[in-house]
Amino acid sequence: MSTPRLTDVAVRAGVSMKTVSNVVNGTGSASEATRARVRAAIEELGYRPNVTARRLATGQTGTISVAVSSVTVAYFAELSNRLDQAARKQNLRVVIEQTHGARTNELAILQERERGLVDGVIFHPVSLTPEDLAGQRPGFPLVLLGEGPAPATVDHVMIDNVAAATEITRHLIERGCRRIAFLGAERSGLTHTTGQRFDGYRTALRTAGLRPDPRLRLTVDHYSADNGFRVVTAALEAGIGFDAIVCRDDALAAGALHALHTRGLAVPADVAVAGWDNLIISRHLWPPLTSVEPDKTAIAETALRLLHDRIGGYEGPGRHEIVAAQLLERDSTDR
Amino acid sequence: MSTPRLTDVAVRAGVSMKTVSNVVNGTGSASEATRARVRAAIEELGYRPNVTARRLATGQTGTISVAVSSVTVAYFAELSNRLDQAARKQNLRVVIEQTHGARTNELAILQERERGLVDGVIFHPVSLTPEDLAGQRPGFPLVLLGEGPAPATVDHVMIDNVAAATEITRHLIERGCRRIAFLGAERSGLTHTTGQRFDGYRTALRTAGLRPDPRLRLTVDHYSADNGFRVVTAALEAGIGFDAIVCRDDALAAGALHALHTRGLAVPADVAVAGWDNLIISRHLWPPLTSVEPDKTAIAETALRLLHDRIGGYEGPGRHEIVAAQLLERDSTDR
DNA sequence: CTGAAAGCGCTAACAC
DNA sequence: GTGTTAGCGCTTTCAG
Repeated sequence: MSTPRLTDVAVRAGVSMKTVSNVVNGTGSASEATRARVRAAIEELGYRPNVTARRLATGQTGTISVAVSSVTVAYFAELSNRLDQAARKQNLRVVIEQTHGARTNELAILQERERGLVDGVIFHPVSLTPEDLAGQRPGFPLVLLGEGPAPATVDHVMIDNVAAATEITRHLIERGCRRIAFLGAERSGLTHTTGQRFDGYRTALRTAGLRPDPRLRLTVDHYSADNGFRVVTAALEAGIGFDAIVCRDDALAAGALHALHTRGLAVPADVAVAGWDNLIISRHLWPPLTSVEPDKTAIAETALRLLHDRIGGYEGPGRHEIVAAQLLERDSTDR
Repeated sequence: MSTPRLTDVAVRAGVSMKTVSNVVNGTGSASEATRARVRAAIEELGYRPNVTARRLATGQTGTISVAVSSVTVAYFAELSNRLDQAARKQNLRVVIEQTHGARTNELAILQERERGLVDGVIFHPVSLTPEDLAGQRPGFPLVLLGEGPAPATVDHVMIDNVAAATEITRHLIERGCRRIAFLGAERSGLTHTTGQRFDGYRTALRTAGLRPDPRLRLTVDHYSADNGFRVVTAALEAGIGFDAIVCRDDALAAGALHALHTRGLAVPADVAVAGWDNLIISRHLWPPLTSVEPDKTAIAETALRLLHDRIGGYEGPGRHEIVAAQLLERDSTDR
């Protein structure tokens, strides 16, 4: 027995396809008697609507996709989750896709190699270059997340990285730190996001009359706790002295804490540590981690609103929205 | 200008739809000359195939979905990621869906309210009861993950929880721990998974001639670091003494560590702590966390293999595969 | 190697 | 309130 279709239900219930369709979707109207008959037929046959066919007919999918590098990066997991929750309220279904940070995968999203899968996409690129994005004018509803370069044509949600980085660095300076390292510069040139955070860090140093020391710019390959651990361990072994670390994100910070503990250094007494993203785990690290918290709920809701407009047909120029970020002070910088 | 379709390309290239289809999909054959013409037409028109239509025509989607409670639960994020990577190798696309652990959402997956979205699903239920699953015979390719109750008709991948729990508890006993708490029993009755881990824990205690103390069974609402922190803090304040904690998972363990540090207790000297899942972060907690590591890659590959069979038409009885789990000893129990 | 035509399962006009 | 019919954009026999 092949799977039952709408027609089968219609025949069984002795009504037309249209009526069945109405009952299934709650559209149009039907007498309570026929409704019952139709529902009975559906039940008996085990009928399930075929979404693909519906999508083809309506051109709408009721689904959006969230594309991030990897859900194993806690920040993306948490952000995807907020997007999912916000979308659910609007009866939108969310599927999460991983790009693994690969430029080819990211380009594939931009070029929409395939059409019709989803109504729109919310995309946080990490490897795309300004050139990749320049002049892009996607033929489908798209909202970009993060501080990467966004063309004027595309909607974009970000936070004010420079301001937050300045604030977190000043916070450390106020607590008496003088040799403040920056952990998370990419070996292969700064990404946009990191660049902004680094700028804010330098600005705060300069404002306080401190001179940025290039040796305190700690370079990583990935934003992972593993890498943070290795890099900070290496820096300590190399005898580079510092009394604070501004970490590009909390995963790196977790590794940094581990490295400091392993070397027997006290946090924050010997070295204060601050991170970024305020991950769920961050308040349970030891000591609890001071972190910049981007308002993830606001990011999700803003992105969804922009996407909703696009899906609704808005074709105006790209809108760039800046969402709040807040410094959460915890023990790792309390000195 | 509406979006170009296959016909438009065909007209432009002066060939038939079939030929364009061949070129796009690499099927059939076409002379190099026509190929070039078709490709040029595609380029000029900006044509992108419509997956929905293709899906409807072929009945295949080339996509599977991975349904987990939430990607903010690090274990699920890491598992989903492995599944994604394993599937990619087979040219399968993976979308991740969240159920938020809600029974209605989980039931919806089982009942496949909608058809045609994906070729199959790999599903880790958390709220489904044995009754929900009993007698289920899904009309679509499905593989269940985790230690929940699986009907004999459905494929299932799990680890040997009892054995691993016994091992981890024995490990603590060998290190001199005598009052070993179990953190993670659910307030509303043990889930299957927790039940197995608790069984293993008790078995090890009994084997060693220790008597399980009900006061050492620490009850939680969620498997989160927050909850672990609160529950362990409360237990310490209540004066419940223990020299080790077996945690149902690493998230709870992270909270437990935080609680112990906050109360000024030394780990592992005063209290040893062990967890489950070996999350990416676990080795960077302080002290690095001893953890049971389910072989996530093996879980992913096994699940995918089973699903592949089902998609290929296998209709035999459910297969239940047990994947290895390994105890990773780290400093949190090194005493 | 290429073309014409019949679906895939559903929705949405438009009649009745 | 209910039925008929023409697509949605693609793949795929089956001829040519």
